[in-house]
Amino acid sequence: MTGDFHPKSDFLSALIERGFLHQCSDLAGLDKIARSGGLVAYIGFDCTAPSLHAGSLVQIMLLRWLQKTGGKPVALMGGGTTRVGDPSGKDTARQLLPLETIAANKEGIKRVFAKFLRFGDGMQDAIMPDNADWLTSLNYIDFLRETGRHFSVNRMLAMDSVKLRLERDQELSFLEFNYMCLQAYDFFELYKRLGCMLQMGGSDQWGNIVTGIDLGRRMGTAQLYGLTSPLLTTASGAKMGKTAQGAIWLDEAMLPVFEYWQYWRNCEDRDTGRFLKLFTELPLDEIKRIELLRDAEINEAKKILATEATAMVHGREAAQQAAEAARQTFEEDKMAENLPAIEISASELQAGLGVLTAFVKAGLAASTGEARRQIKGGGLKVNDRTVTDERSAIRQADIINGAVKLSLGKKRHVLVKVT
RNA sequence: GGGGGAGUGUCCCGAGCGGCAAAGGGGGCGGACUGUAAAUCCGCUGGCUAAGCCUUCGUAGGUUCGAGUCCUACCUCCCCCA
Repeated sequence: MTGDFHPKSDFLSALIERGFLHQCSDLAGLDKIARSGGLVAYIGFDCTAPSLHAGSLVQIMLLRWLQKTGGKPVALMGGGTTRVGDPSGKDTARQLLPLETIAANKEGIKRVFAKFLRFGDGMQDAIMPDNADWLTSLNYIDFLRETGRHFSVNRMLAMDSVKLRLERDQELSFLEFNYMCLQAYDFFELYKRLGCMLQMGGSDQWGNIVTGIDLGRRMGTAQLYGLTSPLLTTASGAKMGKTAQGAIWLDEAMLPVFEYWQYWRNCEDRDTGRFLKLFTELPLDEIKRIELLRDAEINEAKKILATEATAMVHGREAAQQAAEAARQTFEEDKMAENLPAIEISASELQAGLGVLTAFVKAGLAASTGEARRQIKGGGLKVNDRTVTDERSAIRQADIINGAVKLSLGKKRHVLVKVT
């Protein structure tokens, strides 16, 4: 889509070179504004989960690049719109969340952003408004008269988010149908309040973004712009940021740093270069050099990816500890200190801790039944020795430096520390 | 409002003459091979104090020695007519 366009602004150059750009309403026009400095742009985040996960990382990085290249990022919290629920890309309506949950989720999301953006009152400092501030006080009739008259139902029916639902005979409630109107109104409001000229988002947001630009035109704003990032999947088609174990949370309390590091370390060969560009800030020429690594050597590239991506979220020190823990675990077969850990008391150990229970406690097996099956399949290890007898127990003799290492398969390891 | 159809293992899709912990597939997990990759092959894929016991087929009742399967009511969804 970028074709032969050669942007002059640092912002668009970075986005295009690194693979962040999917669609843009007007590249040349946006380039001009970005070049003149002080571009204010926003991305909306719904407060549907207690934190953000790797699936939102592209969006977060968009805002980060904006700030790095002289713009002002606006991370809009959807405290209001989350009460409605975005139908885009979904077959069925999401359950409505209680207001307290939305508020709590918002706090969790704030903590994530604090790591990626510099907040404050300065020109280029990021801010984080909440659309609940203006949406919840809207008066229905006034809103319809002032804003609603500008929305064409004909056109809204043609939008993918709506059309797909209708075509598949899936219920679309009036509540959800209104989502895009509210999102469009957000854009207008942010333009008024902050001079925000650009809304960004994932490619599934294109329709909603264009609706906002359109509303702006009818309500007398300056020309607004929209830009979307590609919807990321791994090379084999899986959604970014989710695994069977759960989401790849950007919050240490929800996903240990070691496992975050492992997520990137275990990406597919074909994804390595692409991910380095999107999820690290290494200079492009350096990435180009790393990308050339092939076969077993590509593992070095993945380690760099893992450490850089982890450093971005959890800090460099934690990232290096994770890298070191992985090195000791996988390359030296040693018991690394910084693996995820659980604690048990000495008396519990004394009382006798069966292997089955131990693996369940460590979260490596969902039930003793599963632990039993894994033992039959040869998948469980205690201190790197395969467990063969499901009736065996963890003994004092297994404790090395105050801990035992439990492993499920080759990759998942948990330390049980005796306190 | 009238007529017809469907809801199955808490990841999904889906078979299921009254003996069913319930076929098959996808996904996932483990093993082998590798490079902590991909592809491929093999195994596993309700719970538990485990030769036994307990809980599962939209919900609640009923028939039966025995119900996912038959009957009744209810809920939800879809299709056709109005």
